[in-house]
Amino acid sequence: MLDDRKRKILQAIINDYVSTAEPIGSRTIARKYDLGVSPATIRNEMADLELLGYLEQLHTSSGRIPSAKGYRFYVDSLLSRPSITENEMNLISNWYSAKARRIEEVFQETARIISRMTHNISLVLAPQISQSNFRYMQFLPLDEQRVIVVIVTDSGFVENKIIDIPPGTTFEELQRVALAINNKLAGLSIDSIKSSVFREIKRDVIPDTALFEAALDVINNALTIDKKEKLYLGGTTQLLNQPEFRDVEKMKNILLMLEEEQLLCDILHDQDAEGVVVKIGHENKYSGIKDCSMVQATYRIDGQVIGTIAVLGPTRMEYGKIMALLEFMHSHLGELLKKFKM
Amino acid sequence: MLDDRKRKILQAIINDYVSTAEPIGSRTIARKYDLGVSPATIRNEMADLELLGYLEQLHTSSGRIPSAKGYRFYVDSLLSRPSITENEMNLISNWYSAKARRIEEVFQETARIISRMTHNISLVLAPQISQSNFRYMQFLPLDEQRVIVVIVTDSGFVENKIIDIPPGTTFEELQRVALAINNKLAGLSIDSIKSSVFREIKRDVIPDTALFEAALDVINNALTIDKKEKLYLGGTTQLLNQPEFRDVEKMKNILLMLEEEQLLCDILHDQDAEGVVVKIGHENKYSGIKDCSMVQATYRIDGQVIGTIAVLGPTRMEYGKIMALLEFMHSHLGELLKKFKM
DNA sequence: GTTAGCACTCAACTTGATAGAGTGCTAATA
DNA sequence: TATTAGCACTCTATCAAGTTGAGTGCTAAC
Repeated sequence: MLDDRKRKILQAIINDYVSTAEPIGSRTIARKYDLGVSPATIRNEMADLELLGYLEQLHTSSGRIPSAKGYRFYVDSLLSRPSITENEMNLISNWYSAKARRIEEVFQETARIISRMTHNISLVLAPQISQSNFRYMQFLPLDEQRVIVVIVTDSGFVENKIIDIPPGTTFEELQRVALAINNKLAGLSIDSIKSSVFREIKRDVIPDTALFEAALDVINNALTIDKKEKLYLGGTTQLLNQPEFRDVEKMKNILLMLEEEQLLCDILHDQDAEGVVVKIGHENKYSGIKDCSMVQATYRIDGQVIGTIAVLGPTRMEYGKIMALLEFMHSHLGELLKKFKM
Repeated sequence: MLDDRKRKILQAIINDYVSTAEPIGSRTIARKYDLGVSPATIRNEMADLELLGYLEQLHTSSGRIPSAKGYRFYVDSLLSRPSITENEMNLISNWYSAKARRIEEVFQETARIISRMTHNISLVLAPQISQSNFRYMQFLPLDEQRVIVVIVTDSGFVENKIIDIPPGTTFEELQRVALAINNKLAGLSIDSIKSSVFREIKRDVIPDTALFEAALDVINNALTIDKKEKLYLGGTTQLLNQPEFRDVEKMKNILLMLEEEQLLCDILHDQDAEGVVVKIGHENKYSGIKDCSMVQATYRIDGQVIGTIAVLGPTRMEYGKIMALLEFMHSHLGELLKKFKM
């Protein structure tokens, strides 16, 4: 599609622009990159590249900046994806090892590490509890009116909720209910636990209807603890260092968006592809980030998709480095999470 | 100290400046507030007030803005503290009632409500778990190598942690340990649970030293779950609407500070006084917020200090309204938390 | 096909002029 | 003696005009 020289020039422009954030002129390219041709020639090539849509000009006498199409071509065809160095790997491992006791901490650490290494915003979408499997539930006493429901899933998630005891119910009765439920539900995905299963339990195990209706309510309550997945953010302040976000209005838009967890979750979900995916500018469906890029990797435990890690920043970002990092973090996180599984 | 007219003029200037964020001139005051004197007289008074340090001038021909000393005098002597309206009270109650099932949600909601009502950043410092009293602990099985430790405190906090089972220990033995510990520790403040108490338990209850050493380790581990208190933030994006934070550098400073949870905790702790306290500009010890003000209220359960709620914003803030709100939230939150206590 | 040379364009910066808000001072007034 | 009208003065903000410099596109020569 593009001849070798055009590719080299496009690559040079993107490289330079990514690090300087300034439009790149023909002289700059000629000086910095030894292409063996004069600025005039490069100018001609740049004009071609602009005509083809790979470059843009802010005004007639400015240098060029890469267009979304340019970045796309770069990511697809020009990118040298540098792998993580031994050094960086050790660094990452060390950052993790200190805590990583509770599964939530693993996700939070992951977000922090990614933003620290990329100088961009990182998003880590943790597994939906509803996609894990129920292991068991247990009631713990709290006071006369209330008990704590603890639910444990096989991915090591522990969730608790305080609920009111249905009037007239003893703690022993609740425990009987828990036992029955555990027998019936162990190993089922939390998604698949529906009223139908409850009805079955009711028929099989518990004759006292009044108690059971209340218990069912209780369980339903507990199961809705946290069906929506959890999102961990890192490095939101990094944006302020990027020249493209000097404008307070742009800043505000992004920060407001970052407060809308549900929206972010939806954005991260909107991807069927496997592995590391790059969305550049308008390729993002949410218009609020139409001049941002997002690099996103889906992670899995034993092949099952359970979450996503992503980097969000200006389209001018170090795609190669970020993709390599996410690739690495994706598998590293997978390993870490395996430990939390039986 | 200041005669009546000077007080009125100072108050008028602060009122106007708080709402407009523009320097206030003598004509504006004469027009808006019916003081019965001409702008010239007001000018003379303003010059006096400036000499006394209550006002500042950005340049010779600009209007005046309040100085830190001016705000201080305003807060101490001029402020009319409007009380919360019935309407607002209902609004707040409604915002709460929807969730408020888990204690963490109460704090998060509180932060959100405060920022929504004040258009400033809110900080809610939740009780240190170490200042609550231990109610009981329980081990829940997870897999061969690990168990879940659940700790319940009398303020309704539930915390869990996954720990490794000491080699050679059965789950039944762990449960025996838990029973012994619960007998011994119930009602003690988590702070006061030290090795000495463990040693006592060891002597009294558990003969097997190897197991106990391991168990002790386990408990210690679990008790360090979360000694540091938790901080909930609200409305960080509100700052972007304040004209004093149009400058990206200022913005960055604040946002970076807001990411440092420990620092924020320290700042909030640095206050012995009771009730609602206002710190204006340089009165804040941390220099990063030296041109901000902070209104802060300590809340308590049955007289015991357990946390702080605060509002952070530019010195130009609606002190009266914010103080009244915090006063209300302080007692409201106290009530809500009582429900979580036995 | 490549390149030197040159005219041209445009943003960014500088300068100077102007308007407007607000002050301080002085002298007249109540 | 306190207040006020009047006026000169100061400073910022804004706008237009001019200047600089980076970079381009085009053309003609190599």
